[in-house]
Amino acid sequence: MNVRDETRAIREASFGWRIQRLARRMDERMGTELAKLGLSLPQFPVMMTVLEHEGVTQAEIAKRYHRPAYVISRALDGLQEQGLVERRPHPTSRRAHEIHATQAGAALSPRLHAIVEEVNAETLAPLSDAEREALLHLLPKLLGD
Amino acid sequence: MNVRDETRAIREASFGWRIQRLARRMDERMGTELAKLGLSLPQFPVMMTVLEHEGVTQAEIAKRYHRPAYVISRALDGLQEQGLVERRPHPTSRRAHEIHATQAGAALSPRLHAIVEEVNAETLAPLSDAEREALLHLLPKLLGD
DNA sequence: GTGCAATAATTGCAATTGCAAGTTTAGCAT
DNA sequence: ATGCTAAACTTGCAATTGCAATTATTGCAC
Repeated sequence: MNVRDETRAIREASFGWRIQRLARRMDERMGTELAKLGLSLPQFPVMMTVLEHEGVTQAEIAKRYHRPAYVISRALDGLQEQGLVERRPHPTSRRAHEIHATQAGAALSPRLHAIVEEVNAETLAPLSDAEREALLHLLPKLLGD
Repeated sequence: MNVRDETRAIREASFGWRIQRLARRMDERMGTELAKLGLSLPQFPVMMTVLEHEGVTQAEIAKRYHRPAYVISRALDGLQEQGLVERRPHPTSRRAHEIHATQAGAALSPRLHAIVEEVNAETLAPLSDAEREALLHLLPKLLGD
């Protein structure tokens, strides 16, 4: 490996590490904001999905959220307990549930969006508009979506 | 909020989400590779730090790794049990430990570096050289380091 | 040099998580 | 229509984690 490649290797090596730090930092910020509303970190994406797609099935949430079914199950247990969502019988399948936000759940929507925007803005603050553009363009490419 | 800002808001909303997915994806890849060596995910950065900075103190590892002290404590318990590191008395402070890699631990070094390089290369594969450059430049700026 | 706040590290305990196994229902092949 | 595989969801249990309290030591203020 020549010097140029070696340098690149070292720089790239720290890539994973930085992604982890960034993810954790955002998680912590989100976590403290969500706690004020009585929500946990894993509950949050589930609640968002329900709000954005009224009547989704748990399996659909799991697929969008890229997490195993039991995570959804348990997140919903909590959300239901707090009266934010309900599991209604699915019209065509007796093993599936249609998940709906209750009125209280729907009322949470603006606050949740505000948190997301705030944390994202805060995190992206050190970048210029052009850099932000670039980053937001690169991420989906990395993930393949 | 005008249409342009709204669109931006939606794109930014997915920013945190995409970072989480990327982080988790890399964690999973790392996790399976490390498992083959008998290492856990939290043990890995600790082992790397010890290899790169022979004789560090646990508090120093915690600081570099940005994690609470008890995480280091427990990671070292495991690494020590596997005979990869030792806690030696600190020359000037009786409450601190100097952490050293054993011979077996040092022998692991090339394999660990190989894993890091592989996973990073794999993750960055969808990007062109220029895009990789750009991304590797943006991350430290975001994190402030 | 005495007392006191801070640092280094560990650990008990409760909460969270992940895995794998369980239940019920669907759909499909024959 | 019967049986068999797969899907949707749940749950018991063990492992991991995080918090807060504990021990031991240090350095500093007076």
